[in-house]
Amino acid sequence: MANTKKMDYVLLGLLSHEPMTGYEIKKRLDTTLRFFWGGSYGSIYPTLNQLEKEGKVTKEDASSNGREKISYSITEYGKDSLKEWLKKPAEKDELRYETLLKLFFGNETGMEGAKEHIERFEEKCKDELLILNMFAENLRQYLEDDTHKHYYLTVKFGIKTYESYLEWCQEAKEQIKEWEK
Amino acid sequence: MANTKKMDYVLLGLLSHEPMTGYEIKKRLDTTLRFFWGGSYGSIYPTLNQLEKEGKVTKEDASSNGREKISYSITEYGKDSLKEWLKKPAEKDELRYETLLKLFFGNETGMEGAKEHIERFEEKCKDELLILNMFAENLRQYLEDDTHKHYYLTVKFGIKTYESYLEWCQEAKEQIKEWEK
DNA sequence: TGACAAATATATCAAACTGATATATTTTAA
DNA sequence: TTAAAATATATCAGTTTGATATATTTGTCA
Repeated sequence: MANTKKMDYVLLGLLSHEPMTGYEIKKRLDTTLRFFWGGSYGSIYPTLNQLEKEGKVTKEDASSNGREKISYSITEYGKDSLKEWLKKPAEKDELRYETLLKLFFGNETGMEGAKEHIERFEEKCKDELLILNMFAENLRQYLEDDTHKHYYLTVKFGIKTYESYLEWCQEAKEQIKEWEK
Repeated sequence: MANTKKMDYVLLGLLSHEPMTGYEIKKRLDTTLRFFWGGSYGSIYPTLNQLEKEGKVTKEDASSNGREKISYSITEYGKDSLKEWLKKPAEKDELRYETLLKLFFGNETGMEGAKEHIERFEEKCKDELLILNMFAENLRQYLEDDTHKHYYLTVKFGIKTYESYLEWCQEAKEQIKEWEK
């Protein structure tokens, strides 16, 4: 059997929504999926070629005005492969927060450093929350559609977690103040 | 200047708490840090050797009863390097949740699949939350110590987020029920 | 006591993935 | 009109994971 890395299914999943180019896939990863998954060109383009060799996607030349452009579509075989993977339990849910790492080792630089990291994190969260709320607002008008329903659930997840991050920032800052007394 | 990957600072950070072997570092990553950071043997052992060459840690043979054992300690130069990194803003905070990925692409398998993924996620969260609450309970008696204060803040972060995950699970399940009507 | 499983401990490797960079064209804005 | 931004594909070195190999010691049950 062929190799089956995570990126295979990310691409198959996105192409199951609509045909796309590698560039459009990257944009989708950087906007819609960025709250829970990432991906770089270095894995997108090689994986697209590999999936085509395996017969899970088909290429189509979509160049126009001399701009090279390759549109990829999912095949029935690709859809089967995706569905099979979707049915299996998720293997790994993982957080990788450098902020938490720097906070954890912060005894080397003292509580002042900790406070700065928390405040920077707080600002980032506020920005993200704003974006996510816009997404949710926008999505509400498309909720008859099944694809958008699933999208909506993940956006709600993002909102919920960023709200809790902000609460934690408040509490952590208060805790530090109390320790400083 | 030498290369500076994330793993360098994870190891320096852990060794700034106390001298350890590679094996003990792995255990620490799998217990204390696992809620916000990971690491495998394949990066621990080579990185320890590299840090030693750079003069940031020192090796000491700690074998006993014929069991090979190498204890690593951080040097002053290593501590300086760590402190410098700690002062810089965090570059990347990243979530990688396969559960969310499967949920997002779930239109291929329908709401029944979505429900299953959410329920499985819910169970995992309950387990994690139990562990984190034990950690917090345990930590409360060591809060005069600065290292434990920082540890405590990250545990509180974990508790806060897992609680919000559980809330989201409830709301998501209700939402799906409503859509099914 | 003996024997088997689990834990301790170091190390390496292929495969996966990131982040950066190269290249080239078209569109937008000043 | 021209410079900057966006579109588009592609590759590569360096980083990391996940699995596996190897070997010894400790714990457990009979």
